[in-house]
Amino acid sequence: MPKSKFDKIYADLRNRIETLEYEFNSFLPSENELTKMYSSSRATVRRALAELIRRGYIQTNQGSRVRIIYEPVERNIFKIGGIESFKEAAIRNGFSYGTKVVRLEKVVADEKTAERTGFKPGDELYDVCRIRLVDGMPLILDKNYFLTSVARDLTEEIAKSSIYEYLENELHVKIMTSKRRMTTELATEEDRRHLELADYNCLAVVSGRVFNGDGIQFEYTESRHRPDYFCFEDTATRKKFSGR
Amino acid sequence: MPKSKFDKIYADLRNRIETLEYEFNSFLPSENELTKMYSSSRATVRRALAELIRRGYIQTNQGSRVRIIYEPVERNIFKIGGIESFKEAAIRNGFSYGTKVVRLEKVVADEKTAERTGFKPGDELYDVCRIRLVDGMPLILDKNYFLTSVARDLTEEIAKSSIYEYLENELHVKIMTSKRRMTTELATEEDRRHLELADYNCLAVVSGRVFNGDGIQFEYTESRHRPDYFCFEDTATRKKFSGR
DNA sequence: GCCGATTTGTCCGTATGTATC
DNA sequence: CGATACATACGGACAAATCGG
Repeated sequence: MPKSKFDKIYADLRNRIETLEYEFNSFLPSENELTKMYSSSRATVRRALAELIRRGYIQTNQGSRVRIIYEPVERNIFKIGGIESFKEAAIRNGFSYGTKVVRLEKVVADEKTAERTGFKPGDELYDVCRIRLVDGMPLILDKNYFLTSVARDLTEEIAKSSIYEYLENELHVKIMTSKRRMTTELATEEDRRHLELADYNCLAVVSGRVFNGDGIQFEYTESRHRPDYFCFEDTATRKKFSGR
Repeated sequence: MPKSKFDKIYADLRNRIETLEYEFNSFLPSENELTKMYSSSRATVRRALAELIRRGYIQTNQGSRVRIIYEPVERNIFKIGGIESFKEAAIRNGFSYGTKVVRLEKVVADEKTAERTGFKPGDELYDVCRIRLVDGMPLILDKNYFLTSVARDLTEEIAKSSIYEYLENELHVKIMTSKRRMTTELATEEDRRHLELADYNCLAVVSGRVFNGDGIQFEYTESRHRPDYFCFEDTATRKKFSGR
Protein backbone atom coordinates (compact mmCIF):
# COMPACT_ATOMS: atom_id res chain seq x y z
CA MET A 1 0.00 0.00 0.00
CA PRO A 2 1.15 3.56 -0.62
CA LYS A 3 2.93 5.08 2.34
CA SER A 4 4.28 8.44 1.32
CA LYS A 5 2.22 11.23 -0.16
CA PHE A 6 3.89 11.25 -3.55
CA ASP A 7 3.25 7.51 -3.69
CA LYS A 8 -0.46 8.00 -3.03
CA ILE A 9 -0.62 10.48 -5.87
CA TYR A 10 1.38 8.18 -8.13
CA ALA A 11 -0.78 5.16 -7.29
CA ASP A 12 -4.01 7.09 -7.73
CA LEU A 13 -3.06 8.56 -11.09
CA ARG A 14 -1.74 5.24 -12.32
CA ASN A 15 -4.97 3.61 -11.30
CA ARG A 16 -7.07 6.21 -13.09
CA ILE A 17 -4.96 5.73 -16.20
CA GLU A 18 -5.09 1.94 -16.09
CA THR A 19 -8.87 1.95 -15.63
CA LEU A 20 -9.04 4.32 -18.62
CA GLU A 21 -10.67 7.10 -16.61
CA TYR A 22 -7.93 9.13 -18.25
CA GLU A 23 -7.76 7.61 -21.68
CA PHE A 24 -5.02 7.10 -24.22
CA ASN A 25 -3.88 10.30 -25.92
CA SER A 26 -5.93 12.58 -23.69
CA PHE A 27 -4.43 14.97 -21.17
CA LEU A 28 -3.96 14.88 -17.43
CA PRO A 29 -5.12 17.88 -15.38
CA SER A 30 -2.42 20.53 -15.21
CA GLU A 31 0.13 20.43 -12.42
CA ASN A 32 -1.62 23.35 -10.74
CA GLU A 33 -4.95 21.55 -10.79
CA LEU A 34 -3.30 18.39 -9.45
CA THR A 35 -1.75 20.29 -6.53
CA LYS A 36 -5.25 21.45 -5.62
CA MET A 37 -6.80 18.01 -6.14
CA TYR A 38 -4.30 16.36 -3.83
CA SER A 39 -3.68 19.38 -1.54
CA SER A 40 0.02 19.05 -2.04
CA SER A 41 2.90 21.05 -3.36
CA ARG A 42 3.86 21.12 -6.99
CA ALA A 43 7.14 19.38 -6.19
CA THR A 44 5.30 16.37 -4.82
CA VAL A 45 2.99 16.18 -7.81
CA ARG A 46 5.96 16.42 -10.14
CA ARG A 47 7.66 13.57 -8.36
CA ALA A 48 4.65 11.35 -8.99
CA LEU A 49 4.57 12.47 -12.63
CA ALA A 50 8.27 11.67 -13.01
CA GLU A 51 7.57 8.10 -11.95
CA LEU A 52 4.65 7.81 -14.37
CA ILE A 53 6.95 8.99 -17.15
CA ARG A 54 9.59 6.42 -16.26
CA ARG A 55 7.00 3.67 -16.41
CA GLY A 56 5.65 4.73 -19.77
CA TYR A 57 2.22 5.98 -18.65
CA ILE A 58 2.59 9.60 -19.66
CA GLN A 59 4.89 11.93 -21.52
CA THR A 60 5.51 15.60 -20.87
CA ASN A 61 6.54 18.46 -23.11
CA GLN A 62 7.32 21.90 -21.77
CA GLY A 63 4.49 24.30 -22.53
CA SER A 64 1.93 21.70 -23.53
CA ARG A 65 -0.05 19.52 -21.22
CA VAL A 66 0.72 16.07 -19.85
CA ARG A 67 -0.29 13.40 -22.33
CA ILE A 68 -1.37 9.86 -21.51
CA ILE A 69 0.40 7.26 -23.65
CA TYR A 70 -0.73 4.15 -21.78
CA GLU A 71 -2.56 1.43 -23.65
CA PRO A 72 -3.69 -1.78 -21.98
CA VAL A 73 -1.96 -4.99 -23.04
CA GLU A 74 -2.52 -8.60 -22.24
CA ARG A 75 -0.50 -9.85 -19.31
CA ASN A 76 0.16 -13.31 -20.60
CA ILE A 77 3.90 -13.14 -20.37
CA PHE A 78 6.28 -13.47 -17.49
CA LYS A 79 7.63 -9.95 -17.46
CA ILE A 80 10.44 -8.98 -15.16
CA GLY A 81 10.58 -5.67 -13.38
CA GLY A 82 12.70 -4.27 -10.56
CA ILE A 83 14.46 -6.28 -7.89
CA GLU A 84 12.02 -8.90 -6.87
CA SER A 85 12.11 -12.55 -6.13
CA PHE A 86 10.70 -15.18 -8.45
CA LYS A 87 7.88 -15.69 -5.99
CA GLU A 88 6.96 -12.00 -5.97
CA ALA A 89 7.08 -11.85 -9.76
CA ALA A 90 4.92 -14.95 -10.14
CA ILE A 91 2.32 -13.55 -7.77
CA ARG A 92 2.32 -10.17 -9.53
CA ASN A 93 1.76 -11.89 -12.87
CA GLY A 94 -0.98 -14.08 -11.40
CA PHE A 95 0.60 -17.49 -11.97
CA SER A 96 0.85 -20.57 -9.86
CA TYR A 97 4.46 -21.37 -9.21
CA GLY A 98 6.82 -23.89 -7.73
CA THR A 99 10.51 -24.38 -7.13
CA LYS A 100 12.69 -27.47 -7.37
CA VAL A 101 16.08 -27.29 -5.70
CA VAL A 102 18.70 -28.99 -7.87
CA ARG A 103 21.78 -28.12 -5.88
CA LEU A 104 22.74 -26.29 -2.70
CA GLU A 105 26.35 -26.46 -1.60
CA LYS A 106 29.23 -24.43 -0.29
CA VAL A 107 32.01 -23.66 -2.74
CA VAL A 108 35.06 -21.41 -2.83
CA ALA A 109 35.35 -19.01 -5.78
CA ASP A 110 38.24 -19.80 -8.11
CA GLU A 111 39.77 -17.35 -10.57
CA LYS A 112 37.30 -18.14 -13.32
CA THR A 113 34.03 -17.97 -11.40
CA ALA A 114 35.30 -14.83 -9.65
CA GLU A 115 35.78 -13.14 -13.02
CA ARG A 116 32.32 -14.15 -14.13
CA THR A 117 30.41 -13.37 -10.96
CA GLY A 118 32.13 -10.26 -9.60
CA PHE A 119 33.31 -11.97 -6.41
CA LYS A 120 36.94 -12.27 -5.37
CA PRO A 121 38.89 -15.52 -5.69
CA GLY A 122 38.76 -17.27 -2.33
CA ASP A 123 35.32 -15.95 -1.34
CA GLU A 124 33.18 -18.64 0.25
CA LEU A 125 29.87 -18.94 -1.55
CA TYR A 126 26.63 -20.85 -1.53
CA ASP A 127 26.11 -22.33 -4.96
CA VAL A 128 22.36 -22.67 -5.49
CA CYS A 129 20.70 -24.10 -8.56
CA ARG A 130 16.92 -24.20 -8.84
CA ILE A 131 14.25 -24.86 -11.42
CA ARG A 132 11.30 -22.50 -11.50
CA LEU A 133 7.95 -23.96 -12.43
CA VAL A 134 5.20 -21.67 -13.67
CA ASP A 135 1.81 -23.30 -14.03
CA GLY A 136 3.67 -26.60 -13.76
CA MET A 137 6.07 -25.92 -16.63
CA PRO A 138 9.82 -25.64 -16.00
CA LEU A 139 10.55 -22.21 -17.48
CA ILE A 140 13.59 -20.87 -15.68
CA LEU A 141 16.88 -22.35 -14.53
CA ASP A 142 18.07 -20.15 -11.69
CA LYS A 143 21.71 -20.24 -10.74
CA ASN A 144 22.70 -18.17 -7.73
CA TYR A 145 25.81 -17.56 -5.71
CA PHE A 146 25.53 -15.98 -2.27
CA LEU A 147 28.33 -14.86 0.04
CA THR A 148 28.11 -17.29 2.96
CA SER A 149 29.13 -14.46 5.29
CA VAL A 150 25.92 -12.60 4.41
CA ALA A 151 23.45 -15.36 3.58
CA ARG A 152 24.28 -17.41 6.64
CA ASP A 153 22.88 -20.90 7.18
CA LEU A 154 20.98 -21.36 3.93
CA THR A 155 18.96 -24.56 3.85
CA GLU A 156 17.11 -26.47 1.16
CA GLU A 157 13.92 -25.55 2.92
CA ILE A 158 14.66 -21.83 2.52
CA ALA A 159 15.84 -22.23 -1.08
CA LYS A 160 12.55 -23.95 -1.87
CA SER A 161 10.39 -21.10 -0.55
CA SER A 162 12.16 -17.74 -0.87
CA ILE A 163 15.76 -16.86 -0.16
CA TYR A 164 14.96 -13.15 -0.42
CA GLU A 165 12.28 -13.36 2.25
CA TYR A 166 14.78 -15.13 4.48
CA LEU A 167 17.47 -12.54 3.85
CA GLU A 168 15.19 -9.58 4.44
CA ASN A 169 12.99 -10.80 7.27
CA GLU A 170 15.28 -13.16 9.18
CA LEU A 171 18.77 -11.84 8.55
CA HIS A 172 17.67 -8.22 8.03
CA VAL A 173 19.81 -7.84 4.95
CA LYS A 174 19.04 -4.63 3.07
CA ILE A 175 18.74 -5.54 -0.59
CA MET A 176 19.52 -2.32 -2.40
CA THR A 177 20.77 -2.28 -5.96
CA SER A 178 20.98 -4.81 -8.74
CA LYS A 179 23.03 -4.32 -11.89
CA ARG A 180 21.57 -6.56 -14.52
CA ARG A 181 22.53 -7.60 -17.98
CA MET A 182 20.36 -9.32 -20.54
CA THR A 183 21.85 -11.55 -23.22
CA THR A 184 20.95 -14.44 -25.48
CA GLU A 185 23.20 -17.47 -24.97
CA LEU A 186 23.60 -20.95 -26.39
CA ALA A 187 21.91 -23.62 -24.30
CA THR A 188 24.17 -25.84 -22.24
CA GLU A 189 23.70 -29.51 -21.51
CA GLU A 190 22.39 -28.55 -18.08
CA ASP A 191 19.82 -26.18 -19.61
CA ARG A 192 18.55 -28.89 -21.93
CA ARG A 193 18.33 -31.40 -19.13
CA HIS A 194 16.13 -29.25 -16.94
CA LEU A 195 14.08 -27.13 -19.35
CA GLU A 196 11.98 -28.14 -22.33
CA LEU A 197 13.57 -26.09 -25.06
CA ALA A 198 11.89 -27.60 -28.12
CA ASP A 199 13.47 -26.08 -31.26
CA TYR A 200 15.42 -23.41 -29.47
CA ASN A 201 19.15 -23.84 -29.02
CA CYS A 202 19.38 -20.57 -27.08
CA LEU A 203 18.08 -19.03 -23.86
CA ALA A 204 17.33 -15.52 -22.67
CA VAL A 205 19.72 -14.95 -19.81
CA VAL A 206 19.39 -12.28 -17.14
CA SER A 207 22.46 -12.06 -14.96
CA GLY A 208 22.87 -9.64 -12.13
CA ARG A 209 25.05 -8.52 -9.29
CA VAL A 210 23.13 -7.58 -6.17
CA PHE A 211 24.41 -5.21 -3.48
CA ASN A 212 23.29 -4.78 0.11
CA GLY A 213 23.13 -1.60 2.19
CA ASP A 214 26.80 -1.87 3.12
CA GLY A 215 27.77 -1.73 -0.53
CA ILE A 216 28.99 -5.31 -0.67
CA GLN A 217 27.93 -7.49 -3.51
CA PHE A 218 26.45 -10.49 -1.73
CA GLU A 219 24.81 -12.22 -4.68
CA TYR A 220 25.39 -13.11 -8.27
CA THR A 221 22.32 -14.37 -10.04
CA GLU A 222 21.79 -15.91 -13.43
CA SER A 223 18.26 -16.64 -14.60
CA ARG A 224 18.18 -18.75 -17.74
CA HIS A 225 14.77 -18.40 -19.39
CA ARG A 226 13.01 -20.49 -21.98
CA PRO A 227 12.77 -17.96 -24.85
CA ASP A 228 9.10 -18.37 -25.64
CA TYR A 229 8.10 -17.30 -22.13
CA PHE A 230 10.52 -14.47 -21.63
CA CYS A 231 10.03 -10.77 -22.16
CA PHE A 232 11.66 -7.72 -20.70
CA GLU A 233 9.97 -4.35 -20.99
CA ASP A 234 11.37 -0.90 -20.68
CA THR A 235 10.48 2.71 -21.38
CA ALA A 236 13.11 5.13 -22.63
CA THR A 237 12.86 8.87 -23.00
CA ARG A 238 15.02 11.18 -25.03
CA LYS A 239 17.79 12.21 -22.68
CA LYS A 240 17.64 15.73 -21.28
CA PHE A 241 21.20 15.70 -20.03
CA SER A 242 24.69 14.46 -20.72
CA GLY A 243 24.69 10.89 -21.96
CA ARG A 244 25.95 8.05 -19.85
CA MET B 1 27.31 19.65 -22.99
CA PRO B 2 25.54 20.18 -19.67
CA LYS B 3 22.98 22.94 -19.83
CA SER B 4 21.11 23.02 -16.56
CA LYS B 5 22.68 23.27 -13.16
CA PHE B 6 21.61 19.86 -11.95
CA ASP B 7 23.11 18.46 -15.15
CA LYS B 8 26.46 20.11 -14.46
CA ILE B 9 26.49 18.59 -10.99
CA TYR B 10 25.49 15.20 -12.38
CA ALA B 11 28.13 15.32 -15.12
CA ASP B 12 30.85 16.45 -12.72
CA LEU B 13 30.11 13.80 -10.12
CA ARG B 14 29.82 11.09 -12.74
CA ASN B 15 33.15 12.16 -14.15
CA ARG B 16 34.83 12.07 -10.76
CA ILE B 17 33.42 8.61 -10.16
CA GLU B 18 34.43 7.28 -13.57
CA THR B 19 37.97 8.60 -13.17
CA LEU B 20 38.05 6.91 -9.75
CA GLU B 21 38.62 10.16 -7.88
CA TYR B 22 35.77 8.82 -5.81
CA GLU B 23 36.52 5.15 -5.71
CA PHE B 24 34.40 2.01 -5.48
CA ASN B 25 32.83 1.47 -2.07
CA SER B 26 33.90 4.85 -0.68
CA PHE B 27 31.47 7.64 0.14
CA LEU B 28 30.47 10.82 -1.63
CA PRO B 29 30.52 14.09 0.34
CA SER B 30 27.26 14.58 2.22
CA GLU B 31 24.43 16.43 0.55
CA ASN B 32 25.13 19.45 2.71
CA GLU B 33 28.75 19.53 1.63
CA LEU B 34 27.74 19.12 -2.00
CA THR B 35 25.34 22.07 -1.80
CA LYS B 36 28.27 24.17 -0.61
CA MET B 37 30.66 22.77 -3.22
CA TYR B 38 28.28 23.59 -6.05
CA SER B 39 26.63 26.64 -4.43
CA SER B 40 23.23 25.15 -5.08
CA SER B 41 20.17 24.07 -3.15
CA ARG B 42 19.82 20.62 -1.70
CA ALA B 43 16.97 19.85 -4.09
CA THR B 44 19.25 20.39 -7.08
CA VAL B 45 21.98 18.20 -5.63
CA ARG B 46 19.44 15.50 -4.88
CA ARG B 47 18.21 15.56 -8.44
CA ALA B 48 21.73 14.90 -9.69
CA LEU B 49 22.12 12.11 -7.14
CA ALA B 50 18.83 10.55 -8.25
CA GLU B 51 20.18 10.29 -11.77
CA LEU B 52 23.42 8.72 -10.55
CA ILE B 53 21.37 6.15 -8.65
CA ARG B 54 19.32 5.32 -11.71
CA ARG B 55 22.46 4.74 -13.73
CA GLY B 56 24.04 2.47 -11.13
CA TYR B 57 26.85 4.78 -9.99
CA ILE B 58 25.81 5.20 -6.37
CA GLN B 59 23.36 3.87 -3.83
CA THR B 60 21.80 5.70 -0.93
CA ASN B 61 20.47 4.56 2.39
CA GLN B 62 18.64 6.83 4.80
CA GLY B 63 20.89 7.80 7.68
CA SER B 64 24.14 6.57 6.18
CA ARG B 65 26.17 8.28 3.53
CA VAL B 66 26.06 7.98 -0.25
CA ARG B 67 28.08 5.01 -1.41
CA ILE B 68 29.83 4.61 -4.74
CA ILE B 69 29.11 1.28 -6.41
CA TYR B 70 30.61 2.01 -9.81
CA GLU B 71 33.32 -0.29 -11.12
CA PRO B 72 34.93 0.24 -14.51
CA VAL B 73 34.27 -2.41 -17.16
CA GLU B 74 35.54 -2.96 -20.63
CA ARG B 75 33.33 -1.42 -23.28
CA ASN B 76 33.81 -4.12 -25.87
CA ILE B 77 30.15 -4.83 -26.33
CA PHE B 78 27.51 -3.03 -28.26
CA LYS B 79 25.39 -1.95 -25.36
CA ILE B 80 22.10 -0.22 -25.94
CA GLY B 81 20.91 2.61 -23.75
CA GLY B 82 18.12 5.18 -24.05
CA ILE B 83 16.54 6.33 -27.29
CA GLU B 84 19.39 6.79 -29.65
CA SER B 85 20.04 6.00 -33.24
CA PHE B 86 22.34 3.22 -34.34
CA LYS B 87 24.81 5.87 -35.45
CA GLU B 88 24.83 7.56 -32.04
CA ALA B 89 25.25 4.24 -30.27
CA ALA B 90 28.12 3.18 -32.54
CA ILE B 91 29.94 6.45 -31.94
CA ARG B 92 29.40 6.23 -28.19
CA ASN B 93 30.86 2.74 -28.17
CA GLY B 94 33.77 3.80 -30.36
CA PHE B 95 33.15 1.52 -33.34
CA SER B 96 33.31 2.10 -37.05
CA TYR B 97 29.94 1.50 -38.59
CA GLY B 98 28.03 1.30 -41.82
CA THR B 99 24.51 0.77 -43.06
CA LYS B 100 23.20 -1.15 -46.03
CA VAL B 101 19.65 -0.40 -47.13
CA VAL B 102 17.89 -3.61 -48.10
CA ARG B 103 14.42 -2.21 -48.66
CA LEU B 104 12.61 1.13 -48.57
CA GLU B 105 9.05 1.19 -49.79
CA LYS B 106 5.59 2.49 -49.01
CA VAL B 107 3.08 -0.01 -47.71
CA VAL B 108 -0.36 0.10 -46.15
CA ALA B 109 -0.80 -1.63 -42.80
CA ASP B 110 -3.04 -4.69 -42.94
CA GLU B 111 -4.74 -6.27 -39.93
CA LYS B 112 -1.78 -8.47 -39.05
CA THR B 113 1.03 -5.91 -39.20
CA ALA B 114 -1.19 -3.42 -37.39
CA GLU B 115 -1.57 -5.86 -34.52
CA ARG B 116 2.15 -6.45 -34.36
CA THR B 117 3.33 -2.87 -34.74
CA GLY B 118 0.75 -0.84 -32.87
CA PHE B 119 -0.44 1.05 -35.96
CA LYS B 120 -4.00 1.01 -37.25
CA PRO B 121 -5.05 -1.00 -40.30
CA GLY B 122 -4.98 1.32 -43.29
CA ASP B 123 -2.15 3.53 -42.01
CA GLU B 124 0.32 4.36 -44.76
CA LEU B 125 3.84 3.41 -43.72
CA TYR B 126 7.40 3.44 -44.91
CA ASP B 127 8.75 -0.09 -44.64
CA VAL B 128 12.50 0.17 -44.12
CA CYS B 129 14.88 -2.75 -43.78
CA ARG B 130 18.57 -2.15 -43.15
CA ILE B 131 21.65 -4.09 -42.20
CA ARG B 132 23.95 -2.54 -39.62
CA LEU B 133 27.64 -3.19 -39.99
CA VAL B 134 29.93 -2.72 -37.01
CA ASP B 135 33.62 -2.89 -37.80
CA GLY B 136 32.55 -4.42 -41.12
CA MET B 137 30.51 -7.24 -39.62
CA PRO B 138 26.74 -7.44 -40.20
CA LEU B 139 25.45 -7.56 -36.64
CA ILE B 140 21.95 -6.15 -36.71
CA LEU B 141 18.98 -6.47 -39.01
CA ASP B 142 16.90 -3.35 -38.50
CA LYS B 143 13.28 -3.39 -39.57
CA ASN B 144 11.41 -0.12 -39.18
CA TYR B 145 8.00 1.21 -40.02
CA PHE B 146 7.39 4.95 -40.08
CA LEU B 147 4.11 6.80 -40.55
CA THR B 148 4.50 8.47 -43.93
CA SER B 149 2.50 11.43 -42.61
CA VAL B 150 5.25 12.13 -40.08
CA ALA B 151 8.42 10.88 -41.78
CA ARG B 152 7.66 12.60 -45.07
CA ASP B 153 9.77 12.02 -48.17
CA LEU B 154 12.16 9.40 -46.85
CA THR B 155 14.88 8.51 -49.34
CA GLU B 156 17.50 5.77 -49.55
CA GLU B 157 20.11 8.45 -49.00
CA ILE B 158 18.55 9.41 -45.65
CA ALA B 159 18.04 5.79 -44.64
CA LYS B 160 21.71 5.17 -45.29
CA SER B 161 22.90 7.97 -43.00
CA SER B 162 20.45 8.62 -40.17
CA ILE B 163 16.69 8.77 -40.25
CA TYR B 164 16.59 10.19 -36.75
CA GLU B 165 18.83 13.11 -37.69
CA TYR B 166 16.53 13.82 -40.62
CA LEU B 167 13.42 13.64 -38.46
CA GLU B 168 14.81 15.89 -35.75
CA ASN B 169 16.81 18.43 -37.72
CA GLU B 170 14.90 18.65 -41.00
CA LEU B 171 11.33 17.79 -40.09
CA HIS B 172 11.58 19.03 -36.48
CA VAL B 173 9.86 15.95 -35.13
CA LYS B 174 10.09 15.73 -31.35
CA ILE B 175 11.12 12.20 -30.51
CA MET B 176 9.86 11.68 -26.98
CA THR B 177 9.17 8.22 -25.62
CA SER B 178 10.00 4.70 -26.67
CA LYS B 179 8.37 1.62 -25.19
CA ARG B 180 10.70 -1.27 -25.79
CA ARG B 181 10.52 -4.98 -25.33
CA MET B 182 13.37 -7.44 -25.39
CA THR B 183 12.88 -11.05 -26.40
CA THR B 184 14.76 -14.00 -27.82
CA GLU B 185 13.25 -15.28 -31.07
CA LEU B 186 13.89 -18.01 -33.59
CA ALA B 187 15.85 -16.84 -36.62
CA THR B 188 13.90 -16.42 -39.85
CA GLU B 189 15.15 -17.14 -43.34
CA GLU B 190 15.69 -13.40 -43.80
CA ASP B 191 17.80 -13.20 -40.63
CA ARG B 192 20.00 -16.03 -41.81
CA ARG B 193 20.40 -14.51 -45.24
CA HIS B 194 21.69 -11.18 -43.94
CA LEU B 195 23.50 -12.00 -40.71
CA GLU B 196 26.20 -14.56 -39.98
CA LEU B 197 24.57 -16.53 -37.23
CA ALA B 198 26.98 -19.46 -36.97
CA ASP B 199 25.56 -21.99 -34.49
CA TYR B 200 22.78 -19.81 -33.20
CA ASN B 201 19.23 -20.46 -34.34
CA CYS B 202 17.95 -17.49 -32.33
CA LEU B 203 18.37 -13.72 -32.17
CA ALA B 204 18.08 -11.09 -29.49
CA VAL B 205 15.23 -8.88 -30.59
CA VAL B 206 14.52 -5.37 -29.36
CA SER B 207 11.22 -4.06 -30.60
CA GLY B 208 9.83 -0.70 -29.74
CA ARG B 209 7.08 1.78 -30.36
CA VAL B 210 8.23 5.40 -30.59
CA PHE B 211 6.04 8.43 -29.88
CA ASN B 212 6.49 12.06 -30.86
CA GLY B 213 5.56 15.19 -28.92
CA ASP B 214 1.97 15.03 -30.16
CA GLY B 215 1.54 11.61 -28.60
CA ILE B 216 1.26 9.80 -31.89
CA GLN B 217 3.22 6.65 -32.43
CA PHE B 218 5.10 7.40 -35.62
CA GLU B 219 7.52 4.48 -35.61
CA TYR B 220 7.69 0.79 -34.92
CA THR B 221 11.20 -0.58 -34.78
CA GLU B 222 12.55 -4.09 -34.57
CA SER B 223 16.29 -4.59 -34.15
CA ARG B 224 17.32 -8.20 -34.63
CA HIS B 225 20.75 -8.74 -33.08
CA ARG B 226 23.33 -11.46 -33.52
CA PRO B 227 23.36 -12.92 -29.99
CA ASP B 228 27.11 -12.93 -29.45
CA TYR B 229 27.30 -9.17 -29.90
CA PHE B 230 24.24 -8.15 -27.98
CA CYS B 231 23.91 -7.02 -24.41
CA PHE B 232 21.38 -4.89 -22.60
CA GLU B 233 22.25 -3.38 -19.24
CA ASP B 234 20.03 -2.06 -16.53
CA THR B 235 20.15 -1.01 -12.90
CA ALA B 236 17.27 -1.82 -10.61
CA THR B 237 16.64 -0.61 -7.08
CA ARG B 238 14.33 -2.04 -4.48
CA LYS B 239 11.05 -0.28 -5.03
CA LYS B 240 10.06 2.35 -2.49
CA PHE B 241 6.50 2.58 -3.68
CA SER B 242 3.55 0.65 -5.08
CA GLY B 243 4.59 -1.85 -7.71
CA ARG B 244 3.69 -1.36 -11.33
C1' DG C 1 21.33 0.03 25.51
C1' DC C 2 20.51 5.02 25.23
C1' DC C 3 21.21 9.60 23.37
C1' DG C 4 22.57 13.13 20.38
C1' DA C 5 24.68 14.41 16.05
C1' DT C 6 24.69 13.45 11.31
C1' DT C 7 22.62 12.14 7.07
C1' DT C 8 19.19 11.02 3.89
C1' DG C 9 13.87 11.07 2.86
C1' DT C 10 9.69 13.73 2.38
C1' DC C 11 7.14 17.85 1.87
C1' DC C 12 5.96 22.69 1.40
C1' DG C 13 5.89 27.55 -0.67
C1' DT C 14 7.83 30.68 -3.83
C1' DA C 15 10.24 32.65 -7.75
C1' DT C 16 11.88 32.72 -12.39
C1' DG C 17 12.73 30.76 -17.06
C1' DT C 18 10.94 28.97 -21.36
C1' DA C 19 8.06 26.49 -24.65
C1' DT C 20 3.38 26.08 -26.31
C1' DC C 21 -0.98 27.61 -27.64
C1' DC D 1 1.33 39.16 -27.97
C1' DG D 2 -0.56 37.38 -23.68
C1' DA D 3 -1.98 33.43 -21.08
C1' DT D 4 -0.99 28.90 -19.83
C1' DA D 5 1.84 25.08 -18.69
C1' DC D 6 5.90 22.68 -17.74
C1' DA D 7 11.18 23.11 -16.24
C1' DT D 8 14.51 24.64 -13.07
C1' DA D 9 16.04 26.37 -8.77
C1' DC D 10 16.08 28.09 -3.93
C1' DG D 11 15.32 27.82 1.10
C1' DG D 12 13.19 25.99 5.01
C1' DA D 13 11.02 22.45 7.97
C1' DC D 14 10.45 18.03 9.97
C1' DA D 15 10.77 12.83 9.94
C1' DA D 16 13.36 8.64 9.99
C1' DA D 17 17.46 5.90 9.87
C1' DT D 18 22.28 5.43 11.02
C1' DC D 19 26.36 5.85 13.66
C1' DG D 20 29.50 6.79 17.37
C1' DG D 21 30.31 7.72 22.10
